Amino acid sequence: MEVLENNLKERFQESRKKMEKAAYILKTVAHPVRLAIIDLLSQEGQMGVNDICKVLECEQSLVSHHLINMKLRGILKSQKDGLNVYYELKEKEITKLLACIENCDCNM
Amino acid sequence: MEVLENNLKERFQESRKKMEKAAYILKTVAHPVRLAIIDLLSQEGQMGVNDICKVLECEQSLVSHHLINMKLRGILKSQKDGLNVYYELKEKEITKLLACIENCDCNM
DNA sequence: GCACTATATGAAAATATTATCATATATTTG
DNA sequence: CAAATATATGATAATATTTTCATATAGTGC
Repeated sequence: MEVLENNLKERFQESRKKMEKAAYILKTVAHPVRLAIIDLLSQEGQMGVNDICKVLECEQSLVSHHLINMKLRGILKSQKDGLNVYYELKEKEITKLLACIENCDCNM
Repeated sequence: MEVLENNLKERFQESRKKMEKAAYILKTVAHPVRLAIIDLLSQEGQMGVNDICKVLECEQSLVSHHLINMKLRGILKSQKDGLNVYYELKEKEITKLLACIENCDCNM
């Protein structure tokens, strides 16, 4: 019991950093608007800020904040063309999270 | 352009609920302590509250709050035995999220 | 250079989440 | 039944996230 526990404790210490990073990534994604953006970009490939705003019926400033936030955290990248800024997924793995969650039916 | 956009808008309206639910599940999971609990339970199968506290070096009350929260949201289930309450994963799919994230290397 | 458009920024307000503490409840043991 | 142990609960405090608003910046066309 004691031994087992110490074993577990050790293992937990090792994975602590990993958990923190994972939580950070998950948090970056865990928001309806940000998920919608990810979904949108995974389908459309690339979109300008204004178009995203229109589709999501969401204020420009708010969308901008979310986009920049996700870019900062390495999930999106952007490309400027004249007045427009086009965003796209940088980390395509992230769409798997969505697929993952579709298979999960928590009772909510 | 207009047509495409209306199309997208419609599709977005349909997926809105889905995104909200997904965000809700992700939020439930997106916390270092809760991830650690999930990881722990996925390895150990079942654990009492106190043992979880010891391994995670975390206050009983805090762990309890997290456990109850996750149970409420359908990710865990529990079983009482005398003084002890044993928690285990209810939604095993959720561990796939962890695997999913391991493959994702956002620049953070 | 001026008006116009698209996007970004920053501060403040609104809201949500997390942690802490004190205490309640329930079970077991003597 | 009293003491001890395990867990839950609820209020509050601490902290973090999200939204809003006003405004800045930067590029385009005249």
